Amino acid sequence: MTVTVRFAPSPTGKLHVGNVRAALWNWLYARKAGGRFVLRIDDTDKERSTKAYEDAIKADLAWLGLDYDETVNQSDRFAQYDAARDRLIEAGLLYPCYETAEELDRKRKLQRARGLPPVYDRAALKLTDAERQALEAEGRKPHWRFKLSQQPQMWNDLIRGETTVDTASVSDPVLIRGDGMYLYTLPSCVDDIDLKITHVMRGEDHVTNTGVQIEIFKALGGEPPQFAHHSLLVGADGQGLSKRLGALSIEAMREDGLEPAAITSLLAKLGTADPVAPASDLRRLAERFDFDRIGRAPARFDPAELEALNAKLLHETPYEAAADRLAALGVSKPVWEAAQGNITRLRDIGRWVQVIEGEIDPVIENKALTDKAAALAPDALGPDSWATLTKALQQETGAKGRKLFMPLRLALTGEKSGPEMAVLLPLLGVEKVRARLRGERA
RNA sequence: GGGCCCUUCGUCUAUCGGUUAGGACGCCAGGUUUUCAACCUGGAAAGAGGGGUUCGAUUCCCCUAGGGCCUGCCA
Repeated sequence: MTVTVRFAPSPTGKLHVGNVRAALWNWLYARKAGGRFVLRIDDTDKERSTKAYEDAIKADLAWLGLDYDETVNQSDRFAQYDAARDRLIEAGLLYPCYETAEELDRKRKLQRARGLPPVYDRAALKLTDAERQALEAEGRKPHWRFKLSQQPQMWNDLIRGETTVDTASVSDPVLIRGDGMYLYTLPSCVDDIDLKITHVMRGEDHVTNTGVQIEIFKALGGEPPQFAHHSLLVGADGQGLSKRLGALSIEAMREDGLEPAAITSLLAKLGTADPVAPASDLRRLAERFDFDRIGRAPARFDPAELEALNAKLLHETPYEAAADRLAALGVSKPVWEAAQGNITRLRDIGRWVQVIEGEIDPVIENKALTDKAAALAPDALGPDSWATLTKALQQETGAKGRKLFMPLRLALTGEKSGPEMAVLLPLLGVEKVRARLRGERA
């Protein structure tokens, strides 16, 4: 059977590091197994779902390089959900309830106060036909709950190992709201069956759902897929990520100038036994994907680590690999190779284009020294010119070490740090070199 | 409140009862080069606490502490 996995975001918000890690791992596994990666848009909630978010999610996935073999929208599949609903009602596994949200809330609070688990008491199951008719006559619209077996459900989780959820400690899940809207649970199962999903890999926040959904799969006559629940990411401080997801959106990272490969490199390996390393090729990452190397403890996501990885990735990017983007930024191959080791984000290279090919205001720290250097600068600059110049300058002035080099670097580049001066000097050309050493804008 | 999961260098982790507790990132030092960055090499750095079990526990069990998740007519 072809390995088929899915990523199922609901288009009610932007993609963030958390969902992308799940998307990426699913993608990596599909590619490794030669299987299929399905994008399922969970847009049953017409109120909160928007096309704009759906488009943004697709754009983010494309930017990250996560291509999918098929995409479906749940909003196109209500007929299938209706059919499943009817079958469950037929089987006596889906029953109408008439409590209002407030009533349920009150019940839960009461149970909690008594130290009892806030599990639905199945009062609606005891309703007689007459009582139901009376409630409907009042204008109440039922919501529908799935009747759980109240038995332990077990599965061999590909990440967590043997896992059990006792559905006796879970409320019968509401599958259909009072307004007729399908909640996540049933459509997800119906789609997993119809799309022949073989592996469901998702965050451990779904562990309880899995116990419930296994029962629904069976009730619908489907074979439950294999499950793998990974731990969730936490912030650099070890606290839950959920509060600051805005800043951790993929869109924000793109706007911040981070490389998609830096994001995928980090997310693919964070929380696994493999070292985090720059990986420009997702396929190579896929070859190494392995459930056995995924840890069970929550992993910390640190933006500083992502930034460092972004820099490292850029440092080893050959000009050809980014030729189009670099050309658009007006970066020539010699400039890239001279300065790529000194940038954190791609756009940082702009400063070096300016330094090498444009005009800057020199920073004069030791005028006597730089004036002398201007006089000593040879007419033709080659690879050895820097060594020749600095040696001559040392002999004339006695300056050495930092006192010798830093004034020259500041005058020639306007920066305290940067590429090797021996490389930079010939790229600058003799006119710029002499002018800047004299303190003139050039 | 209840349930499930987790806890090894600063961080991500390896170790399937006996190891000098290994690797990667970061950090520090040296080198490249009489400057900074980049790069190369090296170094420091860890079993949450307390009880057991055992000849022997990082490893198995229990308790405590800390963290994550669930406990929705959200997904």
